[in-house]
Amino acid sequence: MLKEVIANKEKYQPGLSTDCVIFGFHDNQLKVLLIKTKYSDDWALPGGFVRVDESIDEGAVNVLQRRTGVKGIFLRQFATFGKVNRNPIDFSQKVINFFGIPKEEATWYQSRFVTIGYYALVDFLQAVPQPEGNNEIVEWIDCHSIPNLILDHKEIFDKALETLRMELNQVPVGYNLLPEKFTIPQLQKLYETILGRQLDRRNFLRKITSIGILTKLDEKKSNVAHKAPNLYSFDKDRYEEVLKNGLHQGW
Amino acid sequence: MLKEVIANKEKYQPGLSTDCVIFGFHDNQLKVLLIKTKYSDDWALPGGFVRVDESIDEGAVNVLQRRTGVKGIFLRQFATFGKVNRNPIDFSQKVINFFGIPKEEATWYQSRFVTIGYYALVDFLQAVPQPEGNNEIVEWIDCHSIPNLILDHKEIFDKALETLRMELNQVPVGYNLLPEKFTIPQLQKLYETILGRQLDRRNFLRKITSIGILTKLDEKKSNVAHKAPNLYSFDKDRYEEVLKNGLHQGW
DNA sequence: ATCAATATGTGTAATATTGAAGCAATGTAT
DNA sequence: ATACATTGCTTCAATATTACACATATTGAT
Repeated sequence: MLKEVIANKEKYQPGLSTDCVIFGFHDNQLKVLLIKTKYSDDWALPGGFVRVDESIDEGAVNVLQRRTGVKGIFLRQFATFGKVNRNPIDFSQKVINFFGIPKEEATWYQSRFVTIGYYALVDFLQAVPQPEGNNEIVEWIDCHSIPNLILDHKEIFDKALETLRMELNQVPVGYNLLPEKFTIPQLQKLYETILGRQLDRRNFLRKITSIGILTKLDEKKSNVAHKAPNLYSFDKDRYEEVLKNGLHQGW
Repeated sequence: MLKEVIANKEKYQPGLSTDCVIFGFHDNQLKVLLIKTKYSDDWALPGGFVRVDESIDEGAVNVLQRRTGVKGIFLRQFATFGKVNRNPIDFSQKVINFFGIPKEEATWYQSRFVTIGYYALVDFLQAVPQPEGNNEIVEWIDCHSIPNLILDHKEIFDKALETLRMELNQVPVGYNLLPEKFTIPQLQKLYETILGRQLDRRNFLRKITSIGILTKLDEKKSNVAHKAPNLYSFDKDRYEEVLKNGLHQGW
């Protein structure tokens, strides 16, 4: 893939890339889609380059579709990373060597790169990790046990999570990360993992239902231990309406 | 200036620029620093290009120092803009013609540019607009009467203001936009103009003082009409401490 | 000198929201 | 049957928010 990009480098914006932090939620864990690099023991965020004939947002959407196969995904730009030495020469050299890219072609890739960070919220069950090319490993990994990442990808991931935390009340987190039918405890766990702290069950229920975006279904979750929890779905119209002003406020 | 950049184009990151939305507060108005372009009737945000040997943040800091002469400024990246046609060819052609840049040199500037938006909060009285080069016009302009801006600069400005509004409780707005000594009504006006709505005097006072970041000075503002308001200053240590968790919260 | 007009400074009652905790209901495991 | 874990709902006190009224200081007009 890198080889093709370099072969067509005049079609790409020089020194610019996008990296996506793709969040999913499963087994009561917040997960992120990571790629095992072939050229090192480290993992990487799925990323790509920006064609000169596409907007940076489109570039990120393409990465996302290639990686998860899901369309109409919730995607948000959160920061741009541009330290001077964020892609050191010895790193790109390793990549260049691994992919057997001729020296005279390598300059484009070895110059200084700035990357635009996007985060995405996807339904874990709808999104199936798409290995690109032969035997690439793409995996959902728990946000609490992130392996070593290449370059400044850890910093990018951290910033994404921090941003998600900040925007929690402005973003349809529940709607995008949960399946269509879900339970209140599930929704609570989602909020808890994003916030990184426990919430009181009883107060959470009151607060979340009072917003008026939940529709209680006449159905209980089956095949679960203990008391079967009720299933809910989102009232999407109402959700979007409420989000405009934020779920909660200050001032 | 553009001429010099183009002459040394190999020292600059291709297709990348920074634009700064510099906020100040004066006469109970939120103001922004704008530059009258020489090549059109439109105004522009102060911006610059990023050298390959400096980080994008450093690039923005440099723009700021050149434009306001103030150091140690509060600066924050808020978004990156990269629509395909954000710098149309006919626009750059006009600029190229105006500055008399030879055709063969112009290609660098005429390619597709992505720009990183930063916003800054500066003390209006400390910051003196610095015209760059001969007879350039740099002015503080009320945020409510923005003139026509070049390219997508209006969109950038709007996004900056929206971000400032969102981050109002995470950012030392008062500390950076007001002079060292200020009055409560002044502080309230600042909040009101940023939020775009009126606040109740009495409730504002209670809320802002309860945070515990204000020091009431034994001094009243002089030379004012009507009853002389008390002067306050910020307890900077306390302010920074409180900001870590935000002035207010949700969840 | 008086008075109207304007802006500042302070208090209080009604209402809404939040945090902490109790208890019954439902299903599992033994 | 019983102990246990989990869910769903409610109460109550503490806290926060909203709405509102009056006293004070200063200017400018008369």
